[in-house]
Amino acid sequence: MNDTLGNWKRTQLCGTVTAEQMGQDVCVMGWVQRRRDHGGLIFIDLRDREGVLQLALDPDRDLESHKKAAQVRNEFVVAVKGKVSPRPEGTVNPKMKTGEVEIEVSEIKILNRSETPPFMLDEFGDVAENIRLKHRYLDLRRTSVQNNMMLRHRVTRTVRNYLDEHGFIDIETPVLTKSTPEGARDYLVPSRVNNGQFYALPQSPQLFKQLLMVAGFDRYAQIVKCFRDEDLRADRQPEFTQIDCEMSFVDRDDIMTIMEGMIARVFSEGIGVEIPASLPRITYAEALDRYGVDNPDLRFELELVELTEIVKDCGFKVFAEIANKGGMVKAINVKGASTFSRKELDDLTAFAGIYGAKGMAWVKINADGWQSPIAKFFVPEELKAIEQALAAEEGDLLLFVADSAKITNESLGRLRQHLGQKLGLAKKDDYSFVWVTDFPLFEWDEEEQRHYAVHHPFTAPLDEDVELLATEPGKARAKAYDLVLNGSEVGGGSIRIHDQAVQQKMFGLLGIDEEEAREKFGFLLDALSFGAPPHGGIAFGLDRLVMILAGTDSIRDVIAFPKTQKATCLLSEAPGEVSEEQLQELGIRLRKSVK
RNA sequence: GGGGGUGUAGCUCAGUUGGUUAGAGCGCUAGCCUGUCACGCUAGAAGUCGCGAGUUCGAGUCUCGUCACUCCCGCCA
Repeated sequence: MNDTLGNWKRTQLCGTVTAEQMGQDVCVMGWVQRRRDHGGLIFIDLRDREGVLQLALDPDRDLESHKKAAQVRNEFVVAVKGKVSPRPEGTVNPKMKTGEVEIEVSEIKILNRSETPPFMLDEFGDVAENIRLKHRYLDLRRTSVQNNMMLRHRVTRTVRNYLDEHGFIDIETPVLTKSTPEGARDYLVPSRVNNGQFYALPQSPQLFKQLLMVAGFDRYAQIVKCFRDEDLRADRQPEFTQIDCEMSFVDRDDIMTIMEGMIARVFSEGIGVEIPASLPRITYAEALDRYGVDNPDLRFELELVELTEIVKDCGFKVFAEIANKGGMVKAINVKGASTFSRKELDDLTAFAGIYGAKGMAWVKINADGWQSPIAKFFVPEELKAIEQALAAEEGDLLLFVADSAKITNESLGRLRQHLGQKLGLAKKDDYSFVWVTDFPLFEWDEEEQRHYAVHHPFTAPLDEDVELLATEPGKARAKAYDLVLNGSEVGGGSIRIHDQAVQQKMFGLLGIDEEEAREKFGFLLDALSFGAPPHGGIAFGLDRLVMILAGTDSIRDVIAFPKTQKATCLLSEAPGEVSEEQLQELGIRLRKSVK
């Protein structure tokens, strides 16, 4: 039988006991992290969310409690009364926050027993993630995991405080809503009351927050769950959380400025890191030109250099042909990397191949000139021009990709980020932000022969590009902006279209005809016709942001109950089958192929 | 949909060229131990080698299939 709590009242959390309390009587409760039984003396490390505290049980002080302590095992739930005491000379443990003190226990209660846990809950061994997730309630007891969740709490608290201070109203938007074309696959929820019809879970509260602006709330914010039925990645979960904001009567600068303030507070209060009040900005075009990607990691240089003009007439056919046929030749100079082995170069080539590059040329700058399979194809003037463009010096390694602009940028850009990691240029406690602006409004889909919205269909074009909508929509730029932190997109938003006519035109360009637009977005179009204010907003990926703050590479580390890569929950075993009755009520019959 | 990695005791892993009864550390159980703190010492229990076929006299090991977890490409307005 377990002991009852009785009239015992906990005086404080284990990790908060300090040397200043020496001599005080306290009552603490928690989980047994470890018991060290010396036959005579027994030590118990008692753990709660604030830390670990050593209990000392001496048979000479109280035989009864000593006997009881001998029964205690790992993860038993225990309450003790005792005196905060100094540890004897030479037995202070500097590794523990409470290492100067211990509790001389006078009375102990076993409040609950525990099976032997399937894995140790200390911080010493690595445990496979699927086992941790299956017993997540135990994994969540571990100090490091608790720290991540408490960091997440501090971040959301700071965000709520900041947004409240700046006049944002927290309003909840529907979770059962309507499926929309474009964008990610929707999670669908069948309607019982309306047989054969489905709700969709929101990919984001986009339309509703715009309606709230039409409604005159001026500033809206919500920390909200969003759902996207797409394949998972280390930084992607099917349900994730956004810090979702929208503001009226503002332009891009207003939004970016106010959000810079929020991010600064989050870093300061979350992890005690001060970041600049104003963050750098580059355009999408510049990001692509210099870094090859629209989410550049600016912790290091290693910029891409375009060589298309220089190699146009060179003897290396691969380069020359691509340069003359509208392709792009670019290179990066990896300083001091001429020592890379053949295997390392092969690995880098394979890496570039992942992103579609059919090859990667390399040049080692040695004391006696170029060491490279392609050196023989270039005349001295070309060698010199290339060296100059890349500021190449002895000991450098030059890496080239020649392909379509898209593939050259993507593969070399990813290669740049890969090398930043490999060479230790990207340091974990270094935080480099950049706003990327002026994204193209549309992206052309070659297969379907139609435009897609790069951001979403409600994004406003730059004022000076509005005319392009009629002539060359592919060249129109958007009033959109992404916040990129260490190569990771942590937030993005735009100024929205607040004019019904422009919005209708936009749908037209996206191949959404009048009828479909009415059916899917009629309520938005209607709303825009009733005096919609100029407005815009932004959404931050809370999980990704906390991930970076926590210094982890997996989004699952900052979500209490995450899903696996196949979108299942190992703990609850969701998703699961449902009864025939449930299906019948919903008017759903499963296809035979679905087993 | 595609490519890579992993799967052996509760946990973390080793297991040679296919060959005797599949091992180690931690954990667990029991005993001893009064200043440990990832305590120590002694003894013990613990295995569907992910699952299913196949090759073979013989498979943890080789082949094929399959499942789970994971990283990546596609996908993610």
